[in-house]
Amino acid sequence: MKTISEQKHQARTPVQKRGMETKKKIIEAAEALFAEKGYHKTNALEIAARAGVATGSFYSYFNNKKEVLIEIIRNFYAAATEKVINSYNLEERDNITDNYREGKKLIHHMIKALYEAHTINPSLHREFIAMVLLDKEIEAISREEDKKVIAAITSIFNAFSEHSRVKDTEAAAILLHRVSEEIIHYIRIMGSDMEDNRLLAELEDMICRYILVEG
Amino acid sequence: MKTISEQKHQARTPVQKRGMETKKKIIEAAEALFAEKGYHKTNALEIAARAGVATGSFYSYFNNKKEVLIEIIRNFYAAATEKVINSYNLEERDNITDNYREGKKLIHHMIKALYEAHTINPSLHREFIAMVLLDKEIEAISREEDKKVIAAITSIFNAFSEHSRVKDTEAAAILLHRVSEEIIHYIRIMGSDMEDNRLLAELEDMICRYILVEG
Amino acid sequence: MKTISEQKHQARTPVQKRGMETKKKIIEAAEALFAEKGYHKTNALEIAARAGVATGSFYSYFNNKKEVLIEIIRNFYAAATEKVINSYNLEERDNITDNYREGKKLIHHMIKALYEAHTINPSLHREFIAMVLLDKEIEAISREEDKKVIAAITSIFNAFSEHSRVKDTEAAAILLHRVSEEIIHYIRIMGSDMEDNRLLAELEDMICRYILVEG
Amino acid sequence: MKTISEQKHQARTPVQKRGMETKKKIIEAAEALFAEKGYHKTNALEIAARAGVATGSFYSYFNNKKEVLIEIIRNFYAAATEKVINSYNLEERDNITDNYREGKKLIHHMIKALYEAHTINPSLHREFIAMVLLDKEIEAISREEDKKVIAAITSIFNAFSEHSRVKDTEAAAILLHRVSEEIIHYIRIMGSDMEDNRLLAELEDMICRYILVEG
DNA sequence: GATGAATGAGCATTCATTCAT
DNA sequence: GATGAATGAATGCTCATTCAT
Repeated sequence: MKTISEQKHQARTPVQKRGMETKKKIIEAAEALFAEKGYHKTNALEIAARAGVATGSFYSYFNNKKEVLIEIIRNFYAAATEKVINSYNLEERDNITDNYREGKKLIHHMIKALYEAHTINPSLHREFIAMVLLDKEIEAISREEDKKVIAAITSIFNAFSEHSRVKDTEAAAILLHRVSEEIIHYIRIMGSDMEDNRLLAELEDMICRYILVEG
Repeated sequence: MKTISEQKHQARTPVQKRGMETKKKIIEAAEALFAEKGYHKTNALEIAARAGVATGSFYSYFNNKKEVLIEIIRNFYAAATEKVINSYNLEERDNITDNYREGKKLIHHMIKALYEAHTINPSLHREFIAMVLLDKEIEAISREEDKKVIAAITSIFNAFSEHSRVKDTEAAAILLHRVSEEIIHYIRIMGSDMEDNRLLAELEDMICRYILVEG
Repeated sequence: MKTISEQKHQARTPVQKRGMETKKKIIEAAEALFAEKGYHKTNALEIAARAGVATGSFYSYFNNKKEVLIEIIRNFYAAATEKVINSYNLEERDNITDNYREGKKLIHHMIKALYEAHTINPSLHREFIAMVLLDKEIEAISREEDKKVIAAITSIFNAFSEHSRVKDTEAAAILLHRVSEEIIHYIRIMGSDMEDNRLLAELEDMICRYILVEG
Repeated sequence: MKTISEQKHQARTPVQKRGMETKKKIIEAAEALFAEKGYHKTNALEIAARAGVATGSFYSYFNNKKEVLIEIIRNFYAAATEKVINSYNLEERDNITDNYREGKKLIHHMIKALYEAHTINPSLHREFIAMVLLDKEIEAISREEDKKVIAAITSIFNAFSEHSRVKDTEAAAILLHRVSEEIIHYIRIMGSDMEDNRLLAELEDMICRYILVEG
């Protein structure tokens, strides 16, 4: 007996310029509020108000608060992945030689690049990481992006296998990815008391020793 | 007219046996629910119902939902710190010698111990980590415990400085702590597809190379 | 400052061909949706969407949802009245004789005709009957049409008074009208488990006994 | 992955006196409002306000507006069925004789009893009948009660088969039930212009002629 | 005329918390 | 102390209607 019209109200996908702008305003407002007071303490009404649109408009573009978050996170992770992969694809890679100091310099640049890439508002970033832990759908987005980064690292290992100590490149890629992200998150979003450079220096040292063949 | 009575209703601290048991029942119910459906989706009514007590009783022991979480997290982190520190204070420590293989064996045991120590329900653990990111008060608890662990690691470094490559022991301690936790969390709570041992092996290798003086 | 412009926006009455078609499309869409999901669960947006016109266009032709319903119901009842009255004005009427069997045959045809005339979608018909009960304006439409039918029946009684038992022709007309409609609705829209013919046969018998002079 | 706690908040079933009274107040308020402004135009907030309880209390006892309606309708139909069946079980039944006048007297009493039994507020009754047409769940309640009445009528036919013209007692029972209800509803809730007695007299005549063997 | 984005009042529902019993 | 009914502010979401393009 269920008819076709059981259909759930579908969020609008704007095509016109005005619609695009409204959607953008909503996303920006949501982002600001998520950063300021956190996702759970923000509600749709506030987002709409901050965006300067009516509540109804919010629900024209998103079915609920989570959908905005997902859109924001998706964009953020896509951009982050790109940045990170780029940071691994430095031009210097071409100049790689077989000596330890060159490798060290390369790793130094990579870490620096990764560090520089993490420029997002720390509070917002906390929310994202928390939501990855709390929500399966958001976790899936994060995993998808992680896969790309890990694939990139693995391919680097494979390309430079003769210069590297690493045997299990797949495990090593995951290890490196998680370790680098973790330490940079620690610095960037946890606000370590320690000077950033001291931790980065140790990280660099650890990675070099782990990866590079001593020569 | 309101004078002294502005005082916030204060949750009772039970001393009698019955009260202790009621409180314990509430904590266990809350823990189960936080694990099953997450902290944010659990409410006081449900916790009381699951604990088999009246709603009012819940508010006799806790001022709100967060207080239960804090109590649970506090207990969990205290126990975790103890386990972790114990895992670093292995008896073998006394037998340490200056050779690489002994050091490697020691690190292997430490990682194993850390891995074994992480036996909490993964969903609950996710909630905890997320809440550390989302709530300043909970973050403070976590930081406090982390400090203890880091102090323990630092003291190990100091004790064995002659056998270790590490110079900046404080930074190294933080690095080691975060890296180990991160990888073990990755295995334990993210449910990596990879066999646990492959990642653990790489972690061990990385730490050894980082810390130990080659013999 | 508001003066003349207090005037309620007046729905357009289309005269051009395009306008007529748009209005027709809206009415058909509304009818389909009212049948599928009921009047109360259908909204203007959906009607417009199903009709393939813009929301705004809907409000060009109708001031609100109820107006469409009224237009549909008005059309439906006008057509129904016509059908029903025609079913009472059978040619056989002319051949009426004074004997019981002829009268019975005539009543049989009338009931059959009434039954055949009720071909509307049962769900939609339910909505109509419900709305007649729920809305005074719609009730008035229904009453108006009923009056015509009752007048027709009364005039038949008057024409054949010598062959009929009925004294209070006005009351009898109402009785007959309501009884016939009720039973046919029961069959048609309630979906009685019983075979239609059994009920129709009893109805026929009852009406015959009530009206016809035994001969 | 779906846990137990997907459980929908369950409406409370009050056992204590206070709870019973609150529920009763809500039901009475709902009934009054449904009669005054109709089911669809009444909302939960109003019902609570009229009942003199908080919105939350409404939702403690009912999951939504429809549930109150169902409770009211269920009670109403149960009472109505009882009244109607009682009206068919008149004591005079025992005195039934084989002559037409006795039968006529009996039928007269039955119709009178049925008429007297319909004392509900007409507006409310309209709502009920409309909702039977509009909502499957409510329709089911009505059908269930109708079955009982029809069974009672059938059993009367069976008991007095020798005095009755009726062959297909099942169909006749349905016919009689619907016809009587319809005419009495017409009088009671549609507010016929005609004096009630004229229609009732015709109804009585029709039923007598239909059922009774002429003596 | 037609369009469909925008509006915002309105309604359903939840839940932390209190308090009379 | 324990109970659980009652509270009502808060929030999510819908939809009739308007109006700039």
